[in-house]
Amino acid sequence: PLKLNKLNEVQASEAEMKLLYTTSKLGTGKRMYQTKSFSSHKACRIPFCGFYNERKVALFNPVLPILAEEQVIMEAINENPIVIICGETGSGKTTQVPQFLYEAGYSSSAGAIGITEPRRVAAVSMSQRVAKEMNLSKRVVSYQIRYEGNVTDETQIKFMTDGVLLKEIQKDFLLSKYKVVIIDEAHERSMYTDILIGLLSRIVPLREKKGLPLKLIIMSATLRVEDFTDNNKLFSVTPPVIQVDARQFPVTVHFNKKTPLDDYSGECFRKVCKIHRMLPSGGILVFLTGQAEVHSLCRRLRKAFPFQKNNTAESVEEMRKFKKSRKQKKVMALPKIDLDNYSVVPVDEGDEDRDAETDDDMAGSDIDLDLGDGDSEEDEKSDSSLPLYVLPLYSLLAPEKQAKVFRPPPPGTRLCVVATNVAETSLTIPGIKYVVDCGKVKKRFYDKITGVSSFRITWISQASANQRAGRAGRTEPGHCYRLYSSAVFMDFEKFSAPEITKRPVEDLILQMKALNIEKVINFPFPTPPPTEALAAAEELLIALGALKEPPMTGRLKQQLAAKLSCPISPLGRIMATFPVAPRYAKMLALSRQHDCLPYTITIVSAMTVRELFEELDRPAVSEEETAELKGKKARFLQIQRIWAGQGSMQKLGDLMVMLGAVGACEYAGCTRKFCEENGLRYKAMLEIRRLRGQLTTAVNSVCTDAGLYVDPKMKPPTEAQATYLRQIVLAGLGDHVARRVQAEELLDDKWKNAYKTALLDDPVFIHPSSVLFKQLPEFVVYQEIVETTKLYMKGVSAVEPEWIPALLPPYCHFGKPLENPPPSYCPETGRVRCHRPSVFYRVSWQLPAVEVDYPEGIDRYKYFARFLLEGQIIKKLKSYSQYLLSSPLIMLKTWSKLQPRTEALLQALVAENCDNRDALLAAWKKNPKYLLAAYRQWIPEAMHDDLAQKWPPIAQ
DNA sequence: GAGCACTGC
Repeated sequence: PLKLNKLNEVQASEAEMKLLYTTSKLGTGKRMYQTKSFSSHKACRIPFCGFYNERKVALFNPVLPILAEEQVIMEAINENPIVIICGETGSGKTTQVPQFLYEAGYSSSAGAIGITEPRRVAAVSMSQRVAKEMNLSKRVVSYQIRYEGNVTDETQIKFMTDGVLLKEIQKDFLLSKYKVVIIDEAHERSMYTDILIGLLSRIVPLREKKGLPLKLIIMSATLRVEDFTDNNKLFSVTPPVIQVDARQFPVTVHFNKKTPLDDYSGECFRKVCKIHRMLPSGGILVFLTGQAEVHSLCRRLRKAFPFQKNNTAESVEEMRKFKKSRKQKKVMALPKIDLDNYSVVPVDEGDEDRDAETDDDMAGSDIDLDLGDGDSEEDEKSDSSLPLYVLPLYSLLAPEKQAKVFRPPPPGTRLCVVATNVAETSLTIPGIKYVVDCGKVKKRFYDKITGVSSFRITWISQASANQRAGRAGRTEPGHCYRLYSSAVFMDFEKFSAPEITKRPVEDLILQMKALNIEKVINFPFPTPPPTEALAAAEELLIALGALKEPPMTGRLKQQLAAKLSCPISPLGRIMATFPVAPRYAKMLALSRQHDCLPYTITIVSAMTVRELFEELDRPAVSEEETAELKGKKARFLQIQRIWAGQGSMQKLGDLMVMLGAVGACEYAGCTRKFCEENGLRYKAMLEIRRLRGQLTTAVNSVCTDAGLYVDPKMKPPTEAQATYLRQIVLAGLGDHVARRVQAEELLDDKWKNAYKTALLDDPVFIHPSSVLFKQLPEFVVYQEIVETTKLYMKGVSAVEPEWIPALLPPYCHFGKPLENPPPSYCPETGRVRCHRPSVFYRVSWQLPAVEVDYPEGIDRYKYFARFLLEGQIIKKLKSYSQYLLSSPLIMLKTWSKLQPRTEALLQALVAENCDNRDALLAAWKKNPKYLLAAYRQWIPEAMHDDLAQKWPPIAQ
């Protein structure tokens, strides 16, 4: 394998290698390793072989430019605690850098190399690939993802998802198991990688202090690393940046001259038709924004180029040549392309928008493939002589259908994949030579204050456009057709905003508080979330009881500051151990009662996994399919009505349907067949099964005596349990309560059947897919609100108004305690109880009076004194109650101050903050004579000696 | 009376 057939190039490379060792100061004083390495799409080139004869597999794959950089990279790592490596997809950094480190002795079984990936598949497949390349066992090169892993005590290289490492930091803040941590794909700026980088910026110096240095390597596919390098709060010493070239084939980018105003789907169709009719073989990948668009374009393309199984295996090439000669006249409006002479310039294209990124190497060696962007009257008439093998691709598509895009298309056909953004990063399709990019993406937006989400189609970023274009150059030089002008492209954002700035952060804040990071605002985020988002998160966590509420004293400014730096509560610590959203973690924490845990675990799992039910509203490929889909839809709706249960169970609403669906599916063994027959997404059900397992383990380790297990034959809940479940759900979704607009409040027709929420001025509605759509209960809680044509609540359950003040005191403003029913003493809690009316926060809905602890204040002491005198609180005092010199009831009279004994008792209680039993017992522990003098005034003198002997009146 | 891109613990 060491034979070199292109020696001259290797020598040139050696010369280049010298450059690699010189570091140069760049403008801002940043240290940057300037590297210029091979432009590298040609096969059979072996870079600087002498070095690499140990890495056999790498040798057979001789075009990885990163191999030439080993020395630079290792030198930088040796000299710096933190290094940033930039290299685009195809540079081989993910597979090679761990190997460099391993061979340089950076790992042992006592200190491993950890690599984080943003996706599970990547963690698993990279571990397998590196194990194979290094000829090492899986016991040494392993992976760990949410539900599974093959890590052993021999593991030295560990690939994992970013969330896994974050959880590990919770258990071992210094990450003492690792000698090196590599954060891969940092350019994607996923929420967890951002947090990891922030945490590691502190862990690295801490490890240094301990004399056990940890190396941090941040790997990014783009050069956008200023958020890491220009951020003094993050890294006090700017880490060096090493740039590595990629082994990508050149992709010629063609911009449209005009940007279609809205019909980008139609423009996609026309572009694909032209490519297919006129350009040499090679797969086409189209980027669109959603399932519906994907399906309708697939349908149009299949109609235009019907694909029949009985087509002969004649090459598409032959077919096209034939068609060309026949159709020459018709396509005159289009650029002329002579396939034998690769030199014809398109007739109607100016220079301005052409060949924006032509690679020097390829100039002249490739045909000019600009197609122009005018509306040609290309008919949609069926053309079966040019079979096009059209496949849809999106994330929610069944995996077996997704898998089709990875197999070679039937002989004599051209592959055309119509995809959403999955194809940009998550999935790589082989054999793509042409990319058609509509320039748009569908994104979820959250309202920072109300949490309402909506989906909007926006322009992509320049980085994203380049990533899409790169998909055409994986196996040979390719072409990317952008359906927008270069001027529009120049107006794109350079990069899309990091996820952490766009999403609610309550889960993240809880995780950070569990790491005892109280002042979240001071955390070295690479890019901080907006302050509103931090405040909203803190507020929610306080209401859930996960954080200790700040004292409501001091100045407003201090209060606000305190609100943003609350410490975690014991409940919060438990919640943080459950790997689900805080609202759901609260539900789990409450469910110990009435054997509800298995049900809550199931409901929480189902709410966490997205899209349980098969989507049937998509456009069909044919008329028959339309009918078929309609039939299926009706049947599945029926089944869901059955899952919704009987009687009062139905009030659990959509969550009951989820519970029923999971229960039925597991009972049937969770087979693909069952899912298909009942409108369930198989992949979703598998994920729920695994999540139930994980949550069951998590709950068991918190309550060691629960003895929970995942029961595949779980019985439906009883009606009573279903009622408890509604209360549990309410307790977690306190900020997601909605009340039906009353008939008398109906001012406007737009409020018909509408609900009002605390935070929104506009009406919200139960989503038509909800089983409670027609029931319209007075009070509901919802999982989320999505704005489409209206504001729709999804995942709806009915709740009873009297539960709200009882379960959600933080969301209620309470009025004065009622005289009737009168306040009472609660022997269980040792506290004074009373009934209080209340209103719901911000909207002031009247809520039924409920029994709660008597509010703090002098009246609570008065009631406590009364119950004490009556002998309700301390059993040993009961015997004196009949000899009392005044009635205990006078404690509560307005004129009670006129009696010295009432004042004495009250002052004694207040002095020691004794307005509940526990405080009283504690006071006696501190001072056994406490309260004796005050109490003595209430009984005849004859009994005073007896009393003194028995004091304190508690069991010894 | 409906239409949601993508992903991690």
